[in-house]
Amino acid sequence: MKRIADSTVRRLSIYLSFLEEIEGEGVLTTSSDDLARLGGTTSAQVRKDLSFFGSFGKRGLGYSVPELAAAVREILGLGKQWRVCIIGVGKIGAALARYAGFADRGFNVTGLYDSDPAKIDHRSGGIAIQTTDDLDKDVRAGKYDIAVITVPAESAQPIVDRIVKAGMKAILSFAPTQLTVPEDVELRTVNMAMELEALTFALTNR
Amino acid sequence: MKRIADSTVRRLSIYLSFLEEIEGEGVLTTSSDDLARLGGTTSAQVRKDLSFFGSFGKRGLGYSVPELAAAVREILGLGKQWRVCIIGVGKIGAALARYAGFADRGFNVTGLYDSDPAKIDHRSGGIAIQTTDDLDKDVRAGKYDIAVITVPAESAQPIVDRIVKAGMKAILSFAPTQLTVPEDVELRTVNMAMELEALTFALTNR
DNA sequence: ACATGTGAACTGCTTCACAGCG
DNA sequence: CGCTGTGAAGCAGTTCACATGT
Repeated sequence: MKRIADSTVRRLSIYLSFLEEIEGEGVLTTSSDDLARLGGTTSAQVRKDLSFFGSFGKRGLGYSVPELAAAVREILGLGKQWRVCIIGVGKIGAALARYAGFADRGFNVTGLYDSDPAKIDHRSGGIAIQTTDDLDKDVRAGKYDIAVITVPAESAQPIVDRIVKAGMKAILSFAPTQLTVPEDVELRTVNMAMELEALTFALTNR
Repeated sequence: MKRIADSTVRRLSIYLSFLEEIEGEGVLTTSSDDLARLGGTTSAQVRKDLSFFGSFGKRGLGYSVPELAAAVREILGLGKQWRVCIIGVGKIGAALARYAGFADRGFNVTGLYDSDPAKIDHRSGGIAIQTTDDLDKDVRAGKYDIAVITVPAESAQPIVDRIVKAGMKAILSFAPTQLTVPEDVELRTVNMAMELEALTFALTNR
């Protein structure tokens, strides 16, 4: 398959949330213009994004909302359930564990890990917290599709190295540090300092 | 000033965290090659990024770590203290309020707001929680440089409209919804669903 | 000799504009 | 006729390669 730009994937997520919203309202058809207005893009961009994956509309008419929503869900890989573990049950990890919006999209948090012995066997959002000693074994057993890392900056790279070695292929990190993984591992990082700095840069340079 | 790409700003943040790390270790000089290795980019990219803002190195020698760190801090607007308010003191909002890494970079959380009367006057991370009724007045008084939005999806756009009307110019949103602001307002959105979907897309299409 | 700074070449994303089809 | 789907054109960001300064 042709390589798809990251920006295209991000926009597909935006289109999908709009489609699900109007699908809930019972709207039956929509157009690239509607999708563009919301997503802050252009109708040509919407059509180009979709064109990488097929032809989903009817010329002169637009798109069937349920059909397009189903197609985009499929494209994004949301047709199945994904098993997620959260490593590091501090404030952010605990907040994520309890976040319901997760499950709605097929992301099931089925494991929590922490290195602090005081937290082990406690529950967070209905799931028992295990020691990180169990992590390698569980990852090696293929228990998870995605790992979410919410440990302190200095622990992040060692943990990532461990789970990558155990076979983990997709990681979402909230640790405020630059991580490196082999190129067959998919890594995304959410770094709040970076987002705030993008704001202060914009505020300063005007 | 020439328009700077978002990707350049993100990389500057990465360079800075590396520079601060080695500055702490007492390293005195570095090179575009060193900076590239960590940031997962190329030395030409590093030099190009910096060249938009000036000439910071010495040919044949490299860069002075303290000088370059100071320069990048200045470029990113980190030379001053920024006053930040957090709107929505749920799990994520509370976690952010307590996050120390904030203050280290000059971001001072000086206001917390929530619409839930049960939370008002309670404290989180040492700061009293105020009603969102006070928000417009406080924003209009210029109390904050940046607003962080951690309210539920359905409340996000109304809150953003209110603070924008009151004069807020920089917003970081964690609400899982697409927001719209006038173009003189700087908005960044961290959307976890979008990050996870980028992972499942990658896992599915290989 | 070595590493920076930068115009020029290149790559790839976005926008345009129109042919195609309901 | 209206809106999609898509080559072609345009533009922005990245990479190359070398002149420049120490």
